[in-house]
Amino acid sequence: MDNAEVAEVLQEIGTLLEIQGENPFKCRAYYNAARTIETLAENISRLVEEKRLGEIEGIGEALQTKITTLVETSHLPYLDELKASIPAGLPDLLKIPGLGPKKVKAFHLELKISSLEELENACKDGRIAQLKGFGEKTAQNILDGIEQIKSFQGQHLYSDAIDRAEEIASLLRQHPDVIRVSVAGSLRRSKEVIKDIDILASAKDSTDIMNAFCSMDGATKVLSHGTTKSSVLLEGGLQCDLRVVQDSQYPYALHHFTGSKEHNVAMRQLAISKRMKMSEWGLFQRPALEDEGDGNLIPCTDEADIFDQLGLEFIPPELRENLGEIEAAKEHHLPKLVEWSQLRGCFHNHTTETDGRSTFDEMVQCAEDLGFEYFGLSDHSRSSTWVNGLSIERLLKQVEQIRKHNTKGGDCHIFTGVECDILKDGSLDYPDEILAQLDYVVASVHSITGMTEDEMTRRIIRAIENPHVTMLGHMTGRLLLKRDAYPVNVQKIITAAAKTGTWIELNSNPLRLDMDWRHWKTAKEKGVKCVINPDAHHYSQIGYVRLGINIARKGWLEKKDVINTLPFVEIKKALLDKRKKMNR
DNA sequence: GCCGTTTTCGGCCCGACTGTTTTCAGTCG
Repeated sequence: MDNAEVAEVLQEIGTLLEIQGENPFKCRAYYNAARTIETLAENISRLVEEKRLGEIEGIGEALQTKITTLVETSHLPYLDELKASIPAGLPDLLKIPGLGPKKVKAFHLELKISSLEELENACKDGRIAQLKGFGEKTAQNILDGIEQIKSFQGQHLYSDAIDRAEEIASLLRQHPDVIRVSVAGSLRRSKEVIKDIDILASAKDSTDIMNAFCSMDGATKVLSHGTTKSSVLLEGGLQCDLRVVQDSQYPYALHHFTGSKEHNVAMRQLAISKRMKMSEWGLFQRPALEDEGDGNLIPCTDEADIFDQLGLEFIPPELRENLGEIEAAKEHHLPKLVEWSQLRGCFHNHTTETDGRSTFDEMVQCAEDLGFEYFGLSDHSRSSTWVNGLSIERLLKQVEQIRKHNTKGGDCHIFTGVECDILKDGSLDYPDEILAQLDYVVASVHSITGMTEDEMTRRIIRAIENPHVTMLGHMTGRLLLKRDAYPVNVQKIITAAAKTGTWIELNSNPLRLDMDWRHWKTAKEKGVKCVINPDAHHYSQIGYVRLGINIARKGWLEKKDVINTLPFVEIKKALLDKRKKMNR
C-alpha cells in the first residue's frame, strides 16, 4: 500500500467519525495524519518496516498501530466496523455546500435519509423545511447544491487524468503492432476539466492491441470492445477510449479527435472555401462534379501538413477552440507560446510558518533543484487565523530570516513577500509601512465571499489600487468541480490591473487554475502581466507551475506576457518599478 | 487522537456568516 492509499483510508475514517459525532479533534487527528502521509517524502511501508512511524509528528500510538495493520495486511478491520455502522450514502451528503456532519446526522436520525436522492425528495416535499432548526431557505440551498454536484458528475480534473493517459499511451507504444500513439481530445488541448481520456493509435492490425487495452491493469470494466474503437472504465470512474486507425489516416484522425468540435467545424468550413473536404478520414480535393465521390486524398504525413495544405501555420493543440486561432494562423500571427523552460522563478508559496507542510529550508532546496533563479515566500497574513496567519512580529522575523539567507549567496535569490488578505472593505491586512518592507505582496480574498458582484469587484479593485500590492492572487476563488467562483467582474478587474500595473496571478494549483485561461487573451491585449505561481503548500507542489504553463499557453500567452520568465536582475527591477508606477 | 518545561488531563483555531430563531448552532475558510 502506498502513501496515497493509506492517506485515503485515514481521510475516510475522519469523515465517518465526523458523521458519528465523534470529538472533532479526534477527527482532525485522522485528517492531519492523512495529509502528512500524503505529502511525505519517504515511503510509508519503509517507515513501517523500520518501525519509524512514531517519528512523524501527529502520529501517536493508536495511529501507528492502525497504519501498521493497514500497510502489512492491506486491510483495516476498524474501517470495516465504522463503515458497517453508517449507511454508505451518508458521506456523499457532506459534499453539498453548507452541509456538515451535524446536519447530515440529523437528516439520518430524524428522517431516515441515507442518500442524495432521498435528501432531494425530502427537500422537494417539504420535510426538510419542517425539521426543527431548518427552513425553506436551507432546503432550497441543499437542492441547489445537489444540482451543482450533478453537474460536476462525470467530470475530472486535468491533473487527475493526464498521468494516467500518458501511462496508457506509453503502454500502447510498447506494443509491437503499434506504429504511432498520441493522447488526443480535451486532454491534449489542456482543458482544465475533462470528461474522458481519448487515445489514438495507428497500426496495421488492431485486434491484439484492442485485447491488450481492454485487459490492461486498472481497467475495471470494458464498455465496448471493437476493432476501431474500444472503451474501458478506469479506477475512479474515468472512461478511456482508444481508437486505432491505419497509419496513413493517423494525421487526419489525430486532428479530428483532438478537436475541439468548434475548431473542427471552422476548419471544415475553411476547407470547403478552398474546394477541399475535411473529415476524420482525410483531407480531399473536391471533385468538379458532386457525384464523383470524395475526390482525391491529399497526402499528409502529420498534422502540420494538414494545416499547411489549408494555408495555415501549425496551430498548437491548446489553441484549438475556435477563438481566433484559425484567423491568426492564416495571417501567420499565432503567438509563440510560453514554455516551461523559460520560467525563472515564482512567488506564491507557503511554509510551515502558516499552513504549508514544508519548512523554509525544504522549499528553498526544491526551488534550487528546479533551477530557479529566484523564489518568493508569501505566507498567510494575520487575519487568516485558521491557518496561523503571521502577526507583524512573525512576518518581520521571517523577512529577517530571508535576508540572512540571501547574504550566504547561493544560486537562488529568495524574495520576501506575503499573501495578504483583502479584507471586507478592500483594505489590506497590514498597514502600508509594514507592506513597504517586503519585496512584494500577493493580495487575495479568503473570506466573506458572499457579496454581490459589484461589491466584490469594488473590494478587489480597491485592494489592487494600493501601491504595495504587486499581484492579485487566485482572482475568483473557484475550486474546480468543488466550488464555483464567487461573483466578480473579471473584465473590470483586468482594466484596473492594467491601470495600476498590478500583475494577475495564474494560480497553478490543479483545483484553481485561476484566473481562467479564457480571460488571458484580453488581459494580454490590455498589457496586464501574468505571474505563474504554484501556491505551493509543500515542496512537491512547486512543480504545479508546469500545469500553469499549460494553461498560460491555452490563454495565448508568450514569454513576454509572463513576468516570471524575466531573469533575476530584471524581475528585481520590475518589482521596484511596480511600486514606483503607483507612487508617481 | 495527539501532545506535553502546564507531563497523564485538558487543550487542540477562531471570527464571520447563514439561516434560523429572537440568542445560537452549524459551517466555512
